[in-house]
Amino acid sequence: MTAAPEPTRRDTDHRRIEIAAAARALIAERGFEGLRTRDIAERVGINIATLHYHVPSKEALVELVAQSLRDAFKAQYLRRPRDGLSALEVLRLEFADFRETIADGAEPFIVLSELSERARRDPRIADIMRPMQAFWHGQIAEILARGRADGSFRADLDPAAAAAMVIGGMIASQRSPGDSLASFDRVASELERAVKNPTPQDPGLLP
Amino acid sequence: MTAAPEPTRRDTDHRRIEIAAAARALIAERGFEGLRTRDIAERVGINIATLHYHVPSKEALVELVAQSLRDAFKAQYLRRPRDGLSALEVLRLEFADFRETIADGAEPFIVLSELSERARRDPRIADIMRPMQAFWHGQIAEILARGRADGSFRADLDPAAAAAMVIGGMIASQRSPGDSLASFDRVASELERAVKNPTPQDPGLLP
DNA sequence: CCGGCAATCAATCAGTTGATGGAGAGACGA
DNA sequence: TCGTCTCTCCATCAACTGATTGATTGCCGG
Repeated sequence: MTAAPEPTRRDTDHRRIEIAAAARALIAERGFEGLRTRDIAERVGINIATLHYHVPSKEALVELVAQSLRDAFKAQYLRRPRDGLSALEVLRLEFADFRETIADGAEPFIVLSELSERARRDPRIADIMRPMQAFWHGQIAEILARGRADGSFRADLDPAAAAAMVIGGMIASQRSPGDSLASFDRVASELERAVKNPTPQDPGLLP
Repeated sequence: MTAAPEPTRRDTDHRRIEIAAAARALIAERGFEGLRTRDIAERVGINIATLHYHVPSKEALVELVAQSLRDAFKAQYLRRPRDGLSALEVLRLEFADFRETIADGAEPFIVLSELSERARRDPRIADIMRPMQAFWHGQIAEILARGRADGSFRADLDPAAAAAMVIGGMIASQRSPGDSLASFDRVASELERAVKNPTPQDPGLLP
């Protein structure tokens, strides 16, 4: 099938990436309960022993998946510059990021949910997921705090709590069936209205 | 735990309830990937064959768990009368319901998350979960629509989208570590401010 | 040409896991 | 008492599953 020959060269990293990709796809399809090392190997097109050569154990494999997902989200985040934008603009950028991710396919999002569940009882995974979640939450909270300070967002906003609300809302918009993009757009709009200052820039009118 | 000896009587239903409870506990502890029929049987104190006598297959077992969770949430919902309350009061009741559930322990909530993941690829479970999620979402949306109509909530509120925001926020408040009750309270307060009408139409109506 | 290394595979191991068949124990009605 | 029904367990199976072993292939530096 492959016109190109077998690049058996320095592709240790490449193999691990292939393995991680296959594992992510299988997790999205069947969840962790249906994840079999043999299936991953088959999808990559290698022997089970070869899989274990690159990734010593299933435990390590799950860690690899978590890391690959973290890297993917990090890359997505770095794709757009945020300098010199207002709080509202950055919030919208955050929405656009999320929208782009789910528009590309539900896989990253499903794997993220799956890993979040697993992190609950697997300290190793938790160690990888926690910084990622904390970073996301912190980013949103910072945006909200900045918008509150400049008067574009509500004055009684609790940045940390509102960040949970924003992230939770985005995720929840994907929980229900139907057009995921449309339902996300509705929720994103609602979230924007929920944090915006209803009486913008009116100094001296505090309750 | 029953002080009574061996009530080998008509306890088929009782056994199924015991099995469902044990399964739920194990799912909360180890997730679906770690759910073993033998472990369930052992926790109930019966033989594996006996387990299979009451619940023919693992598939049916998962369905049983989903149904038992649905019944639990339904019972929780029916515990508080909602008649004659304002939209805001009912919303607060909804928060109190959720708070009480997580205060009792995280198990129902974890199992709910776990089942939601599973529903994504298991139509049988989806059929059980969908009405439950739809009911919850519908309840919140109805409350929000009512509050919007009477002017206590924002006029530009999108009830369905805001319901996703409310539910997502409540769930997200449990995702982060730490004091789950305290973080829930913060998010619940934020959600309340997010939906409230900042400019009540009739000033001076407050008692 | 040779020893060493990276990568791969066929074959297999040892333990797990969902499921079943048949038998036993107790209760209950006839 | 006997037959029957419900519930239970012992013993066991077949398939799976993560992991290992020992050997093979091809490339590179010396």
